[in-house]
Amino acid sequence: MSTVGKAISLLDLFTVDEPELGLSEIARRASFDKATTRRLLVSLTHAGFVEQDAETRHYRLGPGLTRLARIREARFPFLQTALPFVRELAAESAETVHLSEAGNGTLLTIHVEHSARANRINVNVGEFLPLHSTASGVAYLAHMRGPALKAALSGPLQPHTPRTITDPATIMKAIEVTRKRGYSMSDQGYEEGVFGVAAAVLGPDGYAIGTLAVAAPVVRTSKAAANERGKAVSAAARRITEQLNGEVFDALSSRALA
Amino acid sequence: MSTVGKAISLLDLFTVDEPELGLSEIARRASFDKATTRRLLVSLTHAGFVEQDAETRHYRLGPGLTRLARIREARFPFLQTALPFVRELAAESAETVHLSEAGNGTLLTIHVEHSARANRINVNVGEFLPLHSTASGVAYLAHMRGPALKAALSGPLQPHTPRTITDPATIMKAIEVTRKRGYSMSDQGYEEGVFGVAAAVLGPDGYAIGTLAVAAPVVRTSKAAANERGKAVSAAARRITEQLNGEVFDALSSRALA
DNA sequence: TCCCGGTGGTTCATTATTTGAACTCTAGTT
DNA sequence: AACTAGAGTTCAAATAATGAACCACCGGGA
Repeated sequence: MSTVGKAISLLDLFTVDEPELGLSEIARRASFDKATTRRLLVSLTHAGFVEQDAETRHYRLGPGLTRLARIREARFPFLQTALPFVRELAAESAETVHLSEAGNGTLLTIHVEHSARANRINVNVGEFLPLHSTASGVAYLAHMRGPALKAALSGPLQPHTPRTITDPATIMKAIEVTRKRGYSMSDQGYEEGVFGVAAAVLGPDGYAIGTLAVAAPVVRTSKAAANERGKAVSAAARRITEQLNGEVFDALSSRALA
Repeated sequence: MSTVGKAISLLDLFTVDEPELGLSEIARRASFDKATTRRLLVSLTHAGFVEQDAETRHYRLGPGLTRLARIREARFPFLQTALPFVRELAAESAETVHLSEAGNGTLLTIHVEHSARANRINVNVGEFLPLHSTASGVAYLAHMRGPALKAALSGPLQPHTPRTITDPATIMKAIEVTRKRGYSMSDQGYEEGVFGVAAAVLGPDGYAIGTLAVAAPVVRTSKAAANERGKAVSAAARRITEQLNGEVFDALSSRALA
């Protein structure tokens, strides 16, 4: 592993649940020497990617990340554009809504609006989503470049629950349905008791740049409810896509799939 | 320079104005060898910090940054909290408003709302602000830890315009005024023709975690207008501080300065 | 009181990684 | 067809990263 990779891997140790860590703790979790870890942290601190609490001496993610993220957002204002729609969808569905962004053939969650209900689905910002077993993943696959789609379905597909679909042909069918219907579904494919519906947000080339999803407990998900949520999530994704690109969703979509 | 530092310095080449760059271009600007540059870029790509356009082969900042920035924001929801106030302030002042975040003794701009006027001040997201010659900088200094303040004023202070204040004692006076009045001013200290007013946003320990500023052309800045903007910016910064910490501004402030 | 185990942080000979000149290969231009 | 400039690759040489052992400090516990 390159030194750069090691340094960056340290950043992945910080999560929403554990946003601050001490030097020894970081070294232990990363399995690097303490001296090495410290040198890497110093480099990262210099760049503003981590900062050190003046009192506790613990490290946490720094503002340099916010800065670079904003520069990216200036070109791809995905989050900014999508936020109002995410909130609206969360309000009207009263379920957990999350927004994920595509990059390097992966899907990662960049925003979550949690349902106010007691029995709700919790999703963490910063989580990577598997493509074959989540509603978001299937929605993404449905609007992916051909070769990338092939690659994604070629490896062995890991089952996460007894209900996870691991057969590529079955997934291709789900993809077809998703393309026609405008939204995907996942009945406990990733986690037991969780029913997800999702739709893709497209970029200027007509391929997916991210996904919008509603996750609800199965007990609150009748067939009718699922379809209603699907329509809502699809409508929101279309509006985000159109606001982002100034072009209608269907025109973009057919351009890519042609 | 450490390899990690080199890799990260590549990220700084991407700006709002030039968000996508080719390999040779990056190597040239960073003064690294092309092979070195590429290896670093590959490492960064792996982490999602940059991504490569499939067609042009150009590189740009990647979604991994958004992801980490969101994890940080989950702990320090500075941007999220401040945004509505920034927008409101921009609307009522009709001038350019920018929000900067403090880290490692520097101040960097993480959000800008530009004035709709033809004659307006342009500020770029991702810019670092000098502490002694900008309104934001002085507001920050006014609510900084003692030793850090000393350090910031000890080095030689670079003049950016003929009006830049470079005498530490004079800056200390401005700091005193800022603390009393609640906002700082900079009359063309950083750029000719730009008049800035700013106020600090405080963290839970009472020290500044960022600043909020209004930048306007001097031609639209009478003494009265400056004071009015100052009051507005100060009020907004107070409200952001209070929403962020659930405590009144003055209590926080006096805790730190005691 | 003095250990003990736990921090964070530092040093420097050893080791492994990074470096860059030179090299393809491809695409666009004259 | 010859030329230019770009992306990407290779491998011996040079350089930077590594980690065992080190210090200083803190907060119990006997």
